[in-house]
Amino acid sequence: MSHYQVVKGARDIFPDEMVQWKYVEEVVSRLAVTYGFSEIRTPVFEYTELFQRSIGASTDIVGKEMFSFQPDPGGRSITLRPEMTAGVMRAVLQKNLLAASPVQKLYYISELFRKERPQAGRQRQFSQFGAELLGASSPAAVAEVIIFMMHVFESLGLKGLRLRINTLGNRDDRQKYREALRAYLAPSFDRLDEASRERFEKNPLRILDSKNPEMQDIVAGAPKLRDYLSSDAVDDFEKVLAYLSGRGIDFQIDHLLVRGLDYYSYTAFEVTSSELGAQDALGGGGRYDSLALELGSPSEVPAAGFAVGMERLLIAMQKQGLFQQQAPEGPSVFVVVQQPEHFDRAFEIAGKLRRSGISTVIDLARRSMKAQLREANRMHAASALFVGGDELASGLYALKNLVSSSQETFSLDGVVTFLQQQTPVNGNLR
RNA sequence: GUGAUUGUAGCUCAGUUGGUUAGAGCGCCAGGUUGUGGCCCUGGAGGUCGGGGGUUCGAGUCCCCUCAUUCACCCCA
Repeated sequence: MSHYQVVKGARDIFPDEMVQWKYVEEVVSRLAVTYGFSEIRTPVFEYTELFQRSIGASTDIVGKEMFSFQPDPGGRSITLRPEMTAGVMRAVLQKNLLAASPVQKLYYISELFRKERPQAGRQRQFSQFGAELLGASSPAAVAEVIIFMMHVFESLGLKGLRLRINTLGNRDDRQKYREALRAYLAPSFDRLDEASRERFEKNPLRILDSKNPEMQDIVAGAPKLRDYLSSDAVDDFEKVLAYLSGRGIDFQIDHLLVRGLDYYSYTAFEVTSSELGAQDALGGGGRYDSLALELGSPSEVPAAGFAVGMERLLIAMQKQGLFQQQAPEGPSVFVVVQQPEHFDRAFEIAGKLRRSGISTVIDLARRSMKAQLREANRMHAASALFVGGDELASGLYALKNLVSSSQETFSLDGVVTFLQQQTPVNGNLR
């Protein structure tokens, strides 16, 4: 066992699993294009203030889960991004992309970092794919984002998902409601748990979605946000729901759904999977019109987006056996060296095959023939090309199909021609 | 940050109330088959028993510390 091991909360992805990642990433990218989203990549770190400003200084993420450090003595603190939205918004505002084109549709597949205690479906380094739709305030914008997300799940074949959705109203609605909620909770303040007491001042809405059963009892009789919504917010929400229904998407309205990032307004949503343990949120998002303003934009930028946890998605898919077809692809041919003294000639032949676009493996460890063929089986090579004294003398090579065990003899050019015909168009030839 | 859980071969795991040289299956390597894989047979390599300290004539086994793992709280994707 090595003296060194992966950092707590991080993990290696080996080739067997990598195949699954590639598959999911391809589906995401393909559908993103279908919905008109373009890919963006932003740096893994940003100035710390960006996250304090956007996610909210009172949130747990900013309060205790960020990897922050100071690269230059006395310089500004920077932070490994704990989420993507802030960085994307920062990039769009900095480049003034909305001036070039007022609606921006961007997607990403990126790594995030949060200093939490690792657990099933929760790591310190993790990946999300997500999308941000900036510059459009219509309910259709939020709906499109949700539909895109659900379409990805559908294409991947995921079952057992639950989409919960709520509207948080506009800023005024929430302000009025916040006051009402505080007034209701104030007499019960002594019964609140520690976290809820803290939220009482900073963000009382978050008390609503506490998992603590005692909090839930207290909250049960609280005034409802829906009674404080402006007609504007109600209309917007109903329109969003209508779009979802129109697309045949099942959802549950959950008036207690609040979500932990401060920048949400109007629609907020979350998807959970029954396949995951305690960390069952597969994805979530919502509308965040005020974020641009927080980041110094002169005006509000209507915006909606979502993020999905890649690791959780993979876990759910693995549990549902959705990766049966994603076996690692083997090489077209394994060059078997019959006597060690012929290795150099065989190596040249392998090179020729590779220049012809044929994926080729040759045993570099100079093992026995039996071992070479075992290796060829192990990596699912399609065929074996035998190279020995007889072949080099005659120029005729035996090519064995490792699946059917049939064997044919070709000249070297004949081998190339034959294998090129065998190679699938979208397979090993790239 | 809190509470539990588990650390023995590459992997999955045995290992009795503390008692010789720590085992099995799978995998790996080689041979049986001197130029043809999968099945079978035979053999081999591979272990600081997570690490440190203690108790003991003797510790994989008991005690303490520590590191790591996993799960849950919390939070979130």
